Amino acid sequence: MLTTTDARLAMDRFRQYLEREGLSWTGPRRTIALLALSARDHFTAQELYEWSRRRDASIGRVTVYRTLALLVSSGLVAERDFVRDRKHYEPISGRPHHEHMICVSCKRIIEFINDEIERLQEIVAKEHGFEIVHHIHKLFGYCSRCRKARARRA
Amino acid sequence: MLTTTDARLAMDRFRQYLEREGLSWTGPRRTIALLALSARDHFTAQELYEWSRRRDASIGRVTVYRTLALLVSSGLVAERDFVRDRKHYEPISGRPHHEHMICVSCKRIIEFINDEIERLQEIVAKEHGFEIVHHIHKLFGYCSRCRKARARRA
DNA sequence: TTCCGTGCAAATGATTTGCAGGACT
DNA sequence: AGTCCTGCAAATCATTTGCACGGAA
Repeated sequence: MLTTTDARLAMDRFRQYLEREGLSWTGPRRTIALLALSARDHFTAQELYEWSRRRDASIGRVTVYRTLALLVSSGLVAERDFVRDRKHYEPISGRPHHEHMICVSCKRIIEFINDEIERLQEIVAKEHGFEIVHHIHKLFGYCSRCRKARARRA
Repeated sequence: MLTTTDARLAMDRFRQYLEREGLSWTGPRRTIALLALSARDHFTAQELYEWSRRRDASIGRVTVYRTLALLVSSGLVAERDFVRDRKHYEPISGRPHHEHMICVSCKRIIEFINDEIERLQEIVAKEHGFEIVHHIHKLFGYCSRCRKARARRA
């Protein structure tokens, strides 16, 4: 989980990034970046838009998308393809490596990590003379809540 | 890889499925289903549409989408969320399960399978009350060939 | 005066839905 | 008559782009 301190540090880095790129540290960008960088979980552009609106009703959806693009370029936020119909984002700093389970029914995302799997995939790669740079391991299915709902219906 | 025999068997099963549902075994459906069920790899609706068009120029894009939905309902074709902007499909029967290593340098794709990883991910899912429907495990990095080329250059 | 930042409206692209003409029962 | 099938056009929905105004250097 991202602490306020982490978010503050990330904000500084974002400001520096904008400066390096000759871009401005504006009100809307500050609002949007703060919310994105202090998110404690994955979020969608729509969610970030709603949070930003609550702080400043004049902020447009497009500015959210554009600021999100800048946050991704700066390396402070990662763009993830969890589901087909919308992008997900997550702040990068301070978060340990993890994989994802995605509920195909309610779209809920559960994080997991298993050192043994990480170790085994390194071994498999080595057997093929393959050197891993990064990897994706996603499990799609039904979360406990939706699984119970389905069982009840059946 | 799907053999012609596999495709033929799957076609029979699809015809039976339609019959059970009180639906018809029409020309467009026959064309589209044959192409989908004999695909040797993942494909998109657009690709299936193009293949179908080559066989019968009168087939509409919508019919491809609708037939694909029937194929998925019948359980003969799986719908996959590999990327965000379009759905992927693959015939279910005949192909053994496998994962992919993708060489970021030469784009070569190496298939692999590791039963121990499969088993561990089931255990992890169970710990979270999660029921896996399908999963993606992709390793990105350098294949043996490109790794050697890089070592030589370094 | 020349960028940059912004919101609005319109474009995009894959997919879905409304609708009307045909076909088969 | 009453379904089902189909293609076309239009609707959808998240995201992107065109445009014009306003502001800062």
